[in-house]
Amino acid sequence: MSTATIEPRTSSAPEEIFQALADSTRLRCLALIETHGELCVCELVHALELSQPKISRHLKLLRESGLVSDRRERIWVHYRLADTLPSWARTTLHEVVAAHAHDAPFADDARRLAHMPDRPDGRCSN
Amino acid sequence: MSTATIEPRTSSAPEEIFQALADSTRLRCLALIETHGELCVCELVHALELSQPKISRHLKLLRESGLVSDRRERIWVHYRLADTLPSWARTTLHEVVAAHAHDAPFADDARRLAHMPDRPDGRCSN
DNA sequence: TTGATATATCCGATTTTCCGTATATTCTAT
DNA sequence: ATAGAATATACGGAAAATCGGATATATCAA
Repeated sequence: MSTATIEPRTSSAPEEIFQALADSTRLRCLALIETHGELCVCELVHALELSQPKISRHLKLLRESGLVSDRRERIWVHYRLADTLPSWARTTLHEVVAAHAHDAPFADDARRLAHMPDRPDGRCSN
Repeated sequence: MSTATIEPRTSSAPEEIFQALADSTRLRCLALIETHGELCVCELVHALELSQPKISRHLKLLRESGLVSDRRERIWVHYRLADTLPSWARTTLHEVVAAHAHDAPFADDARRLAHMPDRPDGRCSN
């Protein structure tokens, strides 16, 4: 059974969404996803320089909190912001990313992703 | 020494602000404060129907996270949103409050505050 | 079928958060 | 000085979050 079939939360109390945002690893993942639209796990692992199990564990929590949805394509699982994300949460994410795009660790994550070799799909690092 | 003299955090990593928002009690306090501008502890205790130590403990965390500032006037301590609150955080708070103003528990908190007798300062419950 | 790559989950341990209750502090009025 | 109201903090325990590392699952290619 694909993880994509797991039922997403239909509605979240706001404090549960904030709880999902209240972790450095998850916020860094979301910042990259917000900027790039869709990213797979290996891209996040490369950009954040963290272990794959750690990234997967946090993505699972983001999925279960209704923040992101996943889509499998061949060997990769791509994550994007959930369509059901409340608009206030989408606004929040967009504003906080804009406010901290040039700060550590977000700027370094974006730089490492941009220079990642052999990215899946058609994403090139030119 | 008054609690008002405690040095507020100069800058917060965004995940620390989200952590402060990731609790029902704190979010309910902030929702009332955001709507009313300034409230004292006893008003929050009355509106939320929670114990005074519990409210004080959460307000302390909000203070230390740079979310609110406090001002003592006679026997009351009034809390308001911190002037130093990043604009993205203020926007977030405003949007999430607007989105959930009519939901439980926020609507009930607002109603109980509005009907509270003998409110301090010039705040009447007419 | 075997191997390689990508991803997910399990396990035990540590740390952090949250709570209720008791008590301390601060200020005001008498 | 004393009492009372409003607020803050201390203490110990319970629940939750997080972690590293090991392992399981899924997909594809040879």
